[in-house]
Amino acid sequence: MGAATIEESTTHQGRRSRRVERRRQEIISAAAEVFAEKGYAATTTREIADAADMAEGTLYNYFGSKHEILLAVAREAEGPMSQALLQAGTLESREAMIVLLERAFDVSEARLPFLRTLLSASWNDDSILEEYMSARLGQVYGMLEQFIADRIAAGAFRPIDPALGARVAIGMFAGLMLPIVRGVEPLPSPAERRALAEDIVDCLLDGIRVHPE
Amino acid sequence: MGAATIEESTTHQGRRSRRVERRRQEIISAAAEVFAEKGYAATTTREIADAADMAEGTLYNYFGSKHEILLAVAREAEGPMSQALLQAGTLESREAMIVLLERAFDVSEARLPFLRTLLSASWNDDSILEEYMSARLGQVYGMLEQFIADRIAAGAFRPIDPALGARVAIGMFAGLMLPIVRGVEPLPSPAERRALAEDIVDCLLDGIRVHPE
Amino acid sequence: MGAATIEESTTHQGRRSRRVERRRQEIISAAAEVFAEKGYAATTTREIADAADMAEGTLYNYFGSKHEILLAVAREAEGPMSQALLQAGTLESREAMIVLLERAFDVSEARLPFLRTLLSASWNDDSILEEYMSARLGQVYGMLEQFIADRIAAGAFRPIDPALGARVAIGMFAGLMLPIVRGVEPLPSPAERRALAEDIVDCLLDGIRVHPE
Amino acid sequence: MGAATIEESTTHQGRRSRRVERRRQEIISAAAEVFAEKGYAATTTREIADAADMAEGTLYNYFGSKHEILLAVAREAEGPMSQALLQAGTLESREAMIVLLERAFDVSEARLPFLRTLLSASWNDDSILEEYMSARLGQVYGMLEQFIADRIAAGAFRPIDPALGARVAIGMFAGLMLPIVRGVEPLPSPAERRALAEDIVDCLLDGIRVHPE
DNA sequence: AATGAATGAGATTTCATTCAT
DNA sequence: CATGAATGAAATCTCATTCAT
Repeated sequence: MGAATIEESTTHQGRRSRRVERRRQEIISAAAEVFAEKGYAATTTREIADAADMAEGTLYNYFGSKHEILLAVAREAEGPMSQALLQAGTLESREAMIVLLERAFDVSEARLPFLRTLLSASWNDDSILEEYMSARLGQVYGMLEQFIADRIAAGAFRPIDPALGARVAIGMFAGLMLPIVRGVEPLPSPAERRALAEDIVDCLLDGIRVHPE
Repeated sequence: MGAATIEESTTHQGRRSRRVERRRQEIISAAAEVFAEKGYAATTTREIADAADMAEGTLYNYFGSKHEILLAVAREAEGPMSQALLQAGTLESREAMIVLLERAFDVSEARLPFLRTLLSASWNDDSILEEYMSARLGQVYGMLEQFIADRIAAGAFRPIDPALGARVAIGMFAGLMLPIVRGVEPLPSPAERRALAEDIVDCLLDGIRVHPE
Repeated sequence: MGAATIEESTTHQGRRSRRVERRRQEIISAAAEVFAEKGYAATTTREIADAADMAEGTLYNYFGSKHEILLAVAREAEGPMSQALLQAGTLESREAMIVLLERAFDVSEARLPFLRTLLSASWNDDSILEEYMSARLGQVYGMLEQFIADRIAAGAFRPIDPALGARVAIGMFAGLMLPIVRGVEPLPSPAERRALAEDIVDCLLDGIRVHPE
Repeated sequence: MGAATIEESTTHQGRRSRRVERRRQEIISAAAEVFAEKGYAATTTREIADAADMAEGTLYNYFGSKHEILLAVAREAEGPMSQALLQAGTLESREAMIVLLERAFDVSEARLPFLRTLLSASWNDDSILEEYMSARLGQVYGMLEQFIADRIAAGAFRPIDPALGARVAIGMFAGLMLPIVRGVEPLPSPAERRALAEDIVDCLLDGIRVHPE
């Protein structure tokens, strides 16, 4: 994960492990595509191998089973998902929230098949849900709840249940992202993302009703 | 569905078709449970038969294939989903919106495995998505957009994009329902539903921020 | 088979056994049709029952198994096949041979599905071949051989191998009948049968070549 | 079919395709044996696999379905059947006809299970009948009819219906071959074939009757 | 390491037969 | 007797995994 030492990058062992890693990545990416398309259970190892442009047997030089490939895909999906949200740090200002949302779109872009696979797998498999979704989502919820509680204490937010507020906020984002990840809506272009993020944050903060002066 | 005529309810034919229908329902319910648990593709006909407490072959006296059973489950899931939302009729007042949400909880209660199955299947299968989800969801979106547009015209809502508003509203609801349908959160008790619905509607209408007077 | 006694035809037992016999015949005829169409192994009891316009279970009130139905069909097919040939008695004259052939066409007419089934079954099942085909065919061969041997002894036929002659004669007839039984050629109309029989017999007796005077 | 180029016979691809072809042949031969024995419908893929000495699943690496195996067997049976007859070219002389018959025996020898399977399948399956039997048989009939018509025109044959003559001729041959293909008669030894062919041709040409001087 | 044929356990589906009504 | 739903053994076919090359 960290920077490879000079040793690793030049010795025979280092070269080998890098080649292995590259091959694994090819498989993982190919698998993400087909898992996303048909779902894990309905995908055959043959299809994964075809997508990765290698023989079925080769898969087993890099992974112990079809299920291990799924876990690797889930692991890759997990990172981006929480990454953007957690990088956010504090959400003090409207601007910070908007930037956070923008970044969430950006980071999803290259990972759509991974996300789609992860969501699909999590929907049916408890251990994947817990290991690759709940943990990170829990962090996000915690952060949001904390933030909302703080703002309520500061008198900036209405005294709602912070847990409910977090749900609602995540829900708003999910309402936009799910059709995109599912593939029935296109990703907003980079240009549209800023405006979209602003609108959502405003909805969250101020609602859709005109406020009586 | 309608009142059976005396003929239907007493003749040989009538008795038979009712028995057949009852048996189909047993299979559909049992299948919904196991599909919800493991997903369609990972469920075996053996498991369906066990859950329905009958022999595997018996399934095929009532359905032509495993896939037909899935379609029947999807068909049953579809009804409730839209039913509550469409019964709503008009959403003029805050109260009407709250009642709508309450009813959505109520109606989902007995159908959780059906809904979970439908969502799972729609996530991977385009034809199910289109036939059993998009059609009804589209109606709901349309209704919401129309409503929001009307309220904007009336000066009651801020001039946001109605489509975005509908998305956000659905997203808020989804953010609450998905964990419930997935089975990681319990359904709110009937007593809690009213309060929950009020909170969500208030979030949607007024946001979470304190409004400057 | 023989004439029923007065007792049998009026008592309760007699009436019953006649009704049973009629029902068996219905099944046998229906089965012959579907066996002829698809072959025994590829025919389901469901199809037999449908063709006989009764429920599957009813079949088993009259026959112990699907295979027993086949045997009954074979038994019915056997009769006609040899009947005509054996009725012939002596074949002394050209005219007698022609009449024999004509009668063979006649007798096959109502029994085509039975014959087709019997041939099909005999082609794959040794015990049916032996029990329902070979026995009768053997008689026919024997009769023909005897006849040919006699005629050779009488100086009327060339001194060919009688067994070969019998084969050739049967083959000529089979060459005409097989496409008819298979259903790719129509039965000759009663009017055509006489002429056809004459031509075949002439071919058999005199060949197709012009005889040098 | 043609000579393999050096490339084909030595490259990786060439070796592979030859191995695949050899394996397909093993399956086809094994299947022909069991199909011939029990008929297509009554034969299980298990039996085919056992006969070919491989696992059931392996069959499906080479054929898409049991039915495809049948078609391959039929295709192999078709060739020999017509091959001999069509090679004949002209049938001008008695000698030519005799040679043709001899060759028909020869060519059937190694293909008995294929022929038995083809006849069995054609008896029940219209599409096989048409594709693998009627086409070739039609050629043979056409050839024979033409030949007979020519000879009649030349004054060598009696003025019979050429179509009938062809039928009779084929029938004579079928009368001998069917019991052999069915397996109830042994193939005549090569030594016997010449004599047998002569006898049949003489029967066909001159009949069995002594001709009045 | 890469291959892809072979495997066999297991999935879906069919169907002859039984049996309660 | 007639019915046809229920059964479960068995058939066809699939596919994750192994292994010889």
